Amino acid sequence: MSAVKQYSINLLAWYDDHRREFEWRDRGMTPYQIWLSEVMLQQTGTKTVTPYYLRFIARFPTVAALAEAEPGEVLKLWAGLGYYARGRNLHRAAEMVMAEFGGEFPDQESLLLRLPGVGTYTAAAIAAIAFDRRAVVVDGNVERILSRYFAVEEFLPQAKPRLRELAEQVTPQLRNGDFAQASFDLGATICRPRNPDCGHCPLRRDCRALAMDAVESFPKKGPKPQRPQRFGTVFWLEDETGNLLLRHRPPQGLLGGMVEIPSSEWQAVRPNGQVVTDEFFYKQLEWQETGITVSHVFTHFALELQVIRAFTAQALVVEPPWFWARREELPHLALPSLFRKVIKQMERF
DNA sequence: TATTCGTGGTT
DNA sequence: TAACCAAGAAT
Repeated sequence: MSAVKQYSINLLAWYDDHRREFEWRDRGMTPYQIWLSEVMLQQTGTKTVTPYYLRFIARFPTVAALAEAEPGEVLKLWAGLGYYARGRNLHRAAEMVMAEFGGEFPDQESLLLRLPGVGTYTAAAIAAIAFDRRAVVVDGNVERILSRYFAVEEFLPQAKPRLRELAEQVTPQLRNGDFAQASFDLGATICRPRNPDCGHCPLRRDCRALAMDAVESFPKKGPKPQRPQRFGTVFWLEDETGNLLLRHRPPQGLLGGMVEIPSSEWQAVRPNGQVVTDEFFYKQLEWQETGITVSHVFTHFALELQVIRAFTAQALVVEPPWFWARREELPHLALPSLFRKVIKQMERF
């Protein structure tokens, strides 16, 4: 038997005994639930996703319920999960399912791909897992497993076309959802990026990287670009009752559509004194140093924010996108983790 | 094709 | 502990 044919046979047999349990797995999951979980799981760990998934299903049990929600409420529930374009696209996709697909998710990859936030991987995963359609599901796990199994010398991401070819060859005609999820489980528990557990791997007999005793050297990758450091100043403005001045961010770009504590621009150089943005009334206030610094790491840059504080009269009226928020409602706003860190530090202050 | 887009877990 | 990484998509 060839290594290609043995692949799915051995992997599925292993899966029958070693499959993991998740809230979005089995129990007659609807396509809506599979879609929601797949979007949440994009570049996000299962442990992180689980509580978010449960909250979403409780609040929006169906795609119809999600489509009827306010986009802002979706972002509130998404706050802290990251990659907020996913949250924005989630609501648009729900509306599209209602308007263009009669409230039912399509079972073809080509149609699933029309949904915002559903790309090549996610369309294939939904087709396979929700509808048991044969689909070539290639995620980071599959790329890592295949690059080892076939000892692919080409570097990522250039190797992607070759890895897709190999995935096409090893993907079986039956048990499509199981095969995809078996790959996830193997990649997470056995064929890990570091410290792979090759002794328990169902594919070890035909794994070329293992035969070379070089499993961890696959997949081949180039060096990562280093993260630039940026600096900014947060303007913590309270009124007499402790209400906090906040602002809605523009709908696109970094943290798009989320709520922020206003800050200066994020520059490449550390400010060498007090920075007060030229923002309408800001210059009129007496800003105090707090000595509080908040560090945060984004995907493509690191950020260090210093917090300065001022007080103003309760009667100060602001217009959108500015707004005042009571301290008790802060936990329920669409605040990204960066600004929750600021709040947590200031509460200790 | 190369960048831009978060965050928390893990080592 | 700094670095790596995760069930990638959009532009």
